[in-house]
Amino acid sequence: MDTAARAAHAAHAAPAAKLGKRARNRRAVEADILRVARGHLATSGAAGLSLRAVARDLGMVSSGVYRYVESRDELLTRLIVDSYLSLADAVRAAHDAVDPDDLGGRWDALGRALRTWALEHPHDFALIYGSPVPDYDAPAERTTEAGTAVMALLVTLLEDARSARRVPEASGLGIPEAPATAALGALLADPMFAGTGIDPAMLAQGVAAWTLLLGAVTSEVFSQLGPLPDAPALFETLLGASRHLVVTDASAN
Amino acid sequence: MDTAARAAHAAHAAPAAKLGKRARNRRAVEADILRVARGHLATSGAAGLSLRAVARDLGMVSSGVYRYVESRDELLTRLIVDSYLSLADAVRAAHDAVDPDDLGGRWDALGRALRTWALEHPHDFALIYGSPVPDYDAPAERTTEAGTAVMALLVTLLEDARSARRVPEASGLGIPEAPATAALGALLADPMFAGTGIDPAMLAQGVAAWTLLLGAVTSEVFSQLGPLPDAPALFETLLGASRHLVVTDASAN
DNA sequence: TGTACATCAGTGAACGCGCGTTCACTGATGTAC
DNA sequence: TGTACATCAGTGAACGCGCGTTCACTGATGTAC
Repeated sequence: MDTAARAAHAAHAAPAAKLGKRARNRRAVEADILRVARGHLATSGAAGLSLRAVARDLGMVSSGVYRYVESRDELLTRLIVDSYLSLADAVRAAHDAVDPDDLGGRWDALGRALRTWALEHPHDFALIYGSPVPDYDAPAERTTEAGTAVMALLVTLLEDARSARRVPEASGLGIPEAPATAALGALLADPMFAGTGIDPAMLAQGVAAWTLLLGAVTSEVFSQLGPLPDAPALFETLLGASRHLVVTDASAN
Repeated sequence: MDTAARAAHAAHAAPAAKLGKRARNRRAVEADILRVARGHLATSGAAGLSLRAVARDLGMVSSGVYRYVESRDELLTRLIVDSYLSLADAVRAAHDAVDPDDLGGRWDALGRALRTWALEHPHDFALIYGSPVPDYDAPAERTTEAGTAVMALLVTLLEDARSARRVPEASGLGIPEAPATAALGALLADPMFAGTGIDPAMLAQGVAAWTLLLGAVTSEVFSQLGPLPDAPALFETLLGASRHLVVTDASAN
């Protein structure tokens, strides 16, 4: 995290007391800018995010926001990082509230939290999982860390399922070993997997499950299937199918 | 289809001969506008699509394009309809080239064609399967028909698998019957399913397979998983997992 | 086949608007002594 | 604790730019007789 990101994050966490007027005000304004910008995201989309409009909403002159934000793109980056953190917080909280031995329950909690967050923050969701914003390249050094938090959670769950011998056989799921190894073998060198016994096929199952889950949420948030009679029930169905790819039923335990 | 859409479509299909200069020119300019607009989509995104920029690229004065296009939004609608048609053509062609009895092969052809088309036309793909364009509502009467073409193909494949008794058991896939019926039962009244024997669980399997497939393509086109060592191999893996949800292996035949 | 009139394509100017970013400035808050 | 100086927040004007859309117009193409 660079200074700005750390400050923004600290603004949520650290107690605001014991700070001078200036520092307190700065944090408040920083938070206001993000809040208002997030609101604009909802109505104008990322491409239409405008510093002038944000300033206007804050009753500030447009040049004023440059005391807080380097440029329009930097504001976008902050919104992205913030969205990743907010999503990861929501998902982690839901996941951690479940009995660690209830592997299926952990998957379900994670999936439901993802869906709930996405439906509550559709534009933040679009920002991180929708079409890339034209003329904008997210600086990897600022977004990657926040972006991998959810992935780390998935790896933990997968490893726990493995050591409990609850990961279903890949071959029974239509996942042949050869392409899985070609596709993902190299990825297992990532420090994220250090100390785990995850093999390429298992990782492929995890990726498939995550892809199905994310696809289900994307499809609902962007209404890709048109109007549905019962979207929550459809999600539960797809959630079950995705869970089935990584964790065997408890009865088989 | 309204007049404009029919004309645009006819421009591809009907022979251009036997037309007056005026009509020929109009078709050519119409096609030029769509072509150039598509190019702008690639660099500026849907939100940044500008009639003035399109006109400029065509060496025309900005007001000139209003002879061909009602408004910026209408141009967007045409691009969307065109994208759906182009995708459906590509997918149908690939699907129809496979032996009808090779159900797994048909699914794979369909999936691979979707992926290829998406990678070749990432911005058209984003237009129809990415974040919704802010301040723009696609008029259903113009986009729905084009948008359901791929779905119709999936329904045919699913029905063929059913009558060949090659649809796997839903319960073995983590798809319980109750939520599937709640979620999708009502949908089966759609004329699309008339004359088929598809039941809610099968439809749920089809939706799950499609969601996984589309999720895999979206994730690759938008690089949601970061850089991958071998994206085609990963796709093949996910394709296999998705196929497994709707068609049993040929050996089980 | 030739002419008179109607239709259409494309022009150029104008409308009112919003944008990102820079810059020199004033007045308030903080800090060192 | 009080004063002098340094830092910072926010202002207002300006820069050069692009946008969608309307309108009256000219000149070319098409059509009816």
